[in-house]
Amino acid sequence: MTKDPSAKNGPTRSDTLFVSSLEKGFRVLGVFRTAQRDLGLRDLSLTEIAKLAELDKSAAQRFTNTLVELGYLAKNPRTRRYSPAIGLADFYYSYVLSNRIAEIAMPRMIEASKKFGTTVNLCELSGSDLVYTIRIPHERARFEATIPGRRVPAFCAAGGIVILANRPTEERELILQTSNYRSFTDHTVTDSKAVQKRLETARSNGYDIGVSQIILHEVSTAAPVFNSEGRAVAALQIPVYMPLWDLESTREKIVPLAIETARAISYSL
Amino acid sequence: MTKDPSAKNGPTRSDTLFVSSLEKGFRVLGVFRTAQRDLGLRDLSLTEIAKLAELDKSAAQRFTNTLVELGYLAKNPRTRRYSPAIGLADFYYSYVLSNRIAEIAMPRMIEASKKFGTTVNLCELSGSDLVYTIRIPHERARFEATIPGRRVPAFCAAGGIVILANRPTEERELILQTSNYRSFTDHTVTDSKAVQKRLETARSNGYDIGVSQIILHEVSTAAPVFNSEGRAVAALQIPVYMPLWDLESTREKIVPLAIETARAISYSL
DNA sequence: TTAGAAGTATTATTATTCAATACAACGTAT
DNA sequence: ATACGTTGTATTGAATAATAATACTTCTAA
Repeated sequence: MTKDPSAKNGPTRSDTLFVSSLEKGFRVLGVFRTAQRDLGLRDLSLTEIAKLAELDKSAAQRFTNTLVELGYLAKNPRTRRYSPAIGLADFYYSYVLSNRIAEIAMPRMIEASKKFGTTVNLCELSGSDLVYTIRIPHERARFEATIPGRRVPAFCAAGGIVILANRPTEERELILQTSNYRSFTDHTVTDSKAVQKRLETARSNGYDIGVSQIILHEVSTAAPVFNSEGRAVAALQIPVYMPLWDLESTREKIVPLAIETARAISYSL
Repeated sequence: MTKDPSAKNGPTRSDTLFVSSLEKGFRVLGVFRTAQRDLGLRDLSLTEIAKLAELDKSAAQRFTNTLVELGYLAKNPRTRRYSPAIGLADFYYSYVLSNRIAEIAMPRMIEASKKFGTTVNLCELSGSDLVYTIRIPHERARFEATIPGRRVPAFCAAGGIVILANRPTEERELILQTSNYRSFTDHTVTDSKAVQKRLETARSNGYDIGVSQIILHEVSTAAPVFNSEGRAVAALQIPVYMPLWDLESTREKIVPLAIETARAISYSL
């Protein structure tokens, strides 16, 4: 029974090896990210969760209950609304602690941040997103932009550009095809050809600079980090802000710092 | 059927509202933290996961498969070993973004870190643990000690002391009773009476200093953050290191900085 | 005061998880 | 090289645990 004739080949999620309850639970957690980004909500009611996670009321009830018991969601007993809880921080800790690149990068990033008193970030690719793994914040920026775990589309972030530029063509094209070329500011480069051009320049230069691509007046510099097999596994990214910094001063001071730091990390991998 | 006569009162985990598959999934993720701390392992084999999570091979197989599909675990196809994956960072991001204290604290922490070029951390209580929520790292320290999400026992961390000291007696005692008074260095204060003394001093002083309590040669200063109802909800903590800093210079410079910053945050809550 | 919506509790039903087991791949010792 | 033990993968019938319907309660706002 339960043979799904539509399952043709490759591992599907209707396998007996796929625990769909687990997925639903994670879907409930995931809903908070969407709600924060699109609706600006810090907490959600049961019905809101049900709607956003595409679960019926009963299911939402079961999963929120479970997540609260486990300490991953907090429930305000007065408002009956749910919000992410501190238990969730455990997983980020596990991830970073198991990450050799992060371990090697951390002290070098701290040093680098002191040179000009700038923020320094380590980024990794996840699907078509760029994820900020480690952050050494030095600047008041919009709150979201200072939190580790932040995701932005790789195609328009300097960190994404330098990683993609140094990945095999096939892999790069696959990622670009699944990208959603949305723009954040009036300056975001979303034209496919222009992105290609930017990628080429980044590859030959060994770095990328993006101006106001995601945040207005931000000048974002990134250089690729390679592992011992020569694969671009991460990016070292340094954001500075106009008018304190301009393209010229960034080229002169930040670019060498980013490249050098990225190289030092690569060397130790 | 399935009436559990042992379930007397209060919500139990044998409820129909508790999805135990979800718990098992999280148990698998949780195992990595233990493995890292106790065994120093970055990745785990299927059998290791099964053993540590107290699941049979089949269950471990199902849950690891699911977690890999969802992007929360990575599987090295050569070694067949599992490690935490970047997807896990999403949850930390959600948590911090929904956290008003963190939002208000961030810019003030950045400013504070620049004053003497020190690390500045924001801590919250979770059970009997202190969790580092936000970190502005400025010092080379042991890698674990620089990652957000790190947990240490509250009873011996300066941040834990100032939070507990300002919580209602009953709540504090309950937490202390469930604490595991283990020591990290030869200097860790584990004696129950001495901890009480430390708590009293911290309450009347409005801050706490711990020397070599968790890390040798670390001088840890913390001040409590209060919400608008006067509840101690977090701690602002600043670690410095001997011999560059000593107790005297810490008292003179770091203590006022910690207190002032904590107060500024409290004021805006 | 009342209506309607949102949240909570309780069921029978069955789909989904489960654990046993067979099979395959690895690697290590002989 | 070969065989054996160990570890990982695939398959399956059985039954448990997740499900969704619904009744009940609490809240909110007209």
